[in-house]
This record gives sequence, C-alpha cells and structure tokens, in this order.
Amino acid sequence: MTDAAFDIGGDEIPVLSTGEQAYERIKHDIVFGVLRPGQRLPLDRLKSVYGVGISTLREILNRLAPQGLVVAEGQRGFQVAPCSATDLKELADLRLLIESNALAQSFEAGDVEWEGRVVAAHHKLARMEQRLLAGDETGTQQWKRYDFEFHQALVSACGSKALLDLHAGIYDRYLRYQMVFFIFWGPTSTEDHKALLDCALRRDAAEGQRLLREHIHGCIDVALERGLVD
Amino acid sequence: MTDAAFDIGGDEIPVLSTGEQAYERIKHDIVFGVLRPGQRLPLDRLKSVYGVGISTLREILNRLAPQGLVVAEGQRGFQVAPCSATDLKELADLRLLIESNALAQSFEAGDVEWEGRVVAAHHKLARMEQRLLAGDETGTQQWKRYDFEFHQALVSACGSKALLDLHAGIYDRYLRYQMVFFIFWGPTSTEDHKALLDCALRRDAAEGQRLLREHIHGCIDVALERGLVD
DNA sequence: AACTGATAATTCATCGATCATCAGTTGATC
DNA sequence: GATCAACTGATGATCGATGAATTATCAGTT
Repeated sequence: MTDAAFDIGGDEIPVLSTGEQAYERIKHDIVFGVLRPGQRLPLDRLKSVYGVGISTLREILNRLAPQGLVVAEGQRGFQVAPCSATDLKELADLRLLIESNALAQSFEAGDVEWEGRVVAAHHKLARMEQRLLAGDETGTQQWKRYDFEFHQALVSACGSKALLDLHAGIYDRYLRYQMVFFIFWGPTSTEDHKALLDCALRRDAAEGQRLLREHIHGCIDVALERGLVD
Repeated sequence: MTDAAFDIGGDEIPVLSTGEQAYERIKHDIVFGVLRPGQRLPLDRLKSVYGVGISTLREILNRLAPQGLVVAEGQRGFQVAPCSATDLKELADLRLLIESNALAQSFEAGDVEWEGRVVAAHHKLARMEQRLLAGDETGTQQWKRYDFEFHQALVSACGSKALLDLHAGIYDRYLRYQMVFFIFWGPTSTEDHKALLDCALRRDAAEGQRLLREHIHGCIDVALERGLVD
C-alpha cells in the first residue's frame, strides 16, 4: 500500500507512510474544525473514514494527545480536545511568551539569509491577504499556512530547536481556535504583519514584542467578544 | 489482566491499565538513564522486557516521541533521544523562560493554600537533602522527585494549566540530563531552595527569578565542565 | 583485494481477531 | 410506580500474525 519513491534528478521525494498520511489528515481535520471540539472519536468510524487499521489509528491519536489536540480519557477512548475561553486565553499568553522571547533572540542573531526568509514569507502572506480582502474566500487555509510561515520565519533564527518546536506546537493549538471560530478581523492583521516585517529588518526587538502583544491580544479580544463556549 | 479497583473508604484508587503501567516504566527508565541516550529500541526486545504486545509498545513510544524522550526515524524504528550539550543548553533556557514566567504569576496569585503547598514541598525536599548530605545515597530518585514537586509547587498558582503542563514536560527532559550525567553539586542547591522558599513567602518575584536563573545556570555549568558528548 | 550484485535474516509497519469493559435497556421485585 | 439487577449491544484495549522495508552476508567478478 505504501507509495513508491519517485527518483527525480537523483533527489528522493520523501515517502509518506500510510500512518503518516493519516496522521496529517486527522491533525488537519482537528485543527481546521472538521472534527469538532469535544467530539468523540470512535475507532471503527475513523477506521473507515481514514482507511487505516485500528492499531495505526491508536498510534496516531496517542501522538496527538500529548500535543493537546486530543484527549484520552481512561478506558473510554478518545475525543477531540474541547475548547474553552480560558484555554484560549492560556494559549494566547503562552504563544506570546514563547514567540516574544524567540523574536528577541532571532532579531539578535538573524543574518541576511534570515532576512531573506522573512521577506519572502511576508510577501507570500501579503499577496494572500490581498486576495482575501478582495473577496476571494477560497484560500483561507492557505492564508493561515502563510501566516504561520511568516511568524515562524521571524523566529527561525532564534537558535534553539527546542524553542521552535514548542512554538510550532502551541501555534497549532492556537490556530485551531482561529479556524473553529472563524476568527479573521481583516485589515488590522495585514498592517500588523507589515509593521512586524519593518521591525525585523530594523532589528527593533522591543517594538516587535509590543506589536506581537497587540497582534495576539487584538485577535483574542475579537474572539472573546463573540460568544465562545466556556 | 487489568488490575481490579480497590475501594478503600469509598475513595477509588485509580486503575492503571497494562499500557499505562508500561508507559510509566519506560518513561522512568529513559529519564533515569536505564535506557541510554541514543540506544535503539527494538520492539521484540522491549516486548519481552516490559511484557506488553507490539502494538501497545508502539503506542507508548509514539506518546513519548512528541515529548522529546524518544525519536522515531522513518521506517527504521525508535531510539532513545540522544543527548547533546546544545540540547541541554536549550532545555535549560527553555525551563528558565517557562518557570521564571510562571513563578512571577504564581507569586502574584498565590493564596495561603498555595503557601502551604510550597512550605510542605520544601520541607520534604530539605529532609531528603539532609539525608543525602549525610551520605545516604539510596534516595537519589526520590530526591529528584521532591525537587520537582518543590519547583512545581512554586509555580502551581500561576493559573494556567497549559503553562504547568509545558513546565512538567520540559522538566522531565531536563531531569534526564541530571540523572544520566549524575549532576548533583550538593549544598549550593540546598541553599538555593531555602532562598527560593523565602522569596515565595515574601512574594519577591524579581529576586525569585534571579535565584532561579542562578540555580539553573549553576547546574548546567557544572554539567558542561565535565565532559558531555556533543 | 576491493567492489558490486544478489540473497538471507532481521526488524518494522500495518492489520484484523479476541477479550475485557462500559452504557443503555429490559424485566423482576418491593 | 420506583429501584435495583441482570442482560445485551457497542466500544475500547491488547495481542500476535503477516507482508514490506532495511540491513547484513556472501559469492562472483574485475
């Protein structure tokens, strides 16, 4: 069942195993709200939906559990991690703490190569935001991907793999709230990103951290104004 | 095979499933160096050692992988996460960032109940350190457990479950370095803990953070002076 | 002697089967 | 009519079997 490896120009395209593919799909479906928060995850159901065996499924869910996207309650199976306003606030604070710290270190240590990554990521993000503001709603997921890539590029020169991994994990959980509750508040975000880019090139860490705080707080304020379950 | 639930005095003792027990044992063996860093983990071997089936084992290893205690490389099975000086430094910085932040919040929000937890945890830790300084080497693992409980008590009033979970996970990885490389530098640690306790009761967050930085830096400096592989 | 190709042995990834556990339902008794 | 108990259907936890991938071995050739 495993895909064959294509060998193009001597460079191997990484083969995704059956389990790996299903892992990505399930994670995606949780983050983007296809599998709703709190929803139970009966193994038989998932088995037919994602086309993998029971054991492989359990492996996947066990991998997602420590990441906080799935909860495993004792002997009663798995369910999608529930959402709550307090959890969102905690995640926002956590993201701010991690990303803010990484930002400062990255601004300190970033080289020209890093600047290139940041500029490129911002360009792609800005283009996508143009399209969205123009009414093209088709690429919301892609937009969020670019948003992540931009923020990741900003911190990518922090020098600590552990810190980056942590950031990516928290961002995923945070992203889920944005997707599940359709948090998108338009032009403000675009301006924030542009300002962050300028800060990065000026290596102005203090202002960058301030912007990030605004960026994140603005986002969850919008979210909390609308009714979130708690 | 599952243990029966004992019902003593109307309070249920939580039942550990087969997999849960094995999970704790394997995690313990990794953190405390029984399974050495970089060591491969052949499933058949582990199967006989820990007395669980292949699938259950894979579930366990898949749970440990996102926590950074095990690495899963493609189609080549699992191995204990390797150790390196850079990884230790990253972990130390990370622990400092997380714990320092949680400390300040905890000092801010802690009530009398919290003070009680801190005092109790420190008492147990101090007692154990007395025994260790007196030459009783039998309780090193217990000492580390109390060390964790003390630090956890300090931050336990921070108000963010997500932050506490993160702290616990990072502490585990950090603890592994202490255990694998026998990092114990005696009386300094004891004094640090006493000073931290005083800070907590005085709610002096700034001094507490300073002490914590010293505490952690002192610890890894000792570690790096001795030869760690990199 | 060293390199290459084929073959054997080891280890892994995935699967469905089996047993234990839980929740909902029915029926009997007070 | 209410309450508790046994029954039953469904779901989860654990296991070993099976085919696939990787690594090691070895013979044949240059």
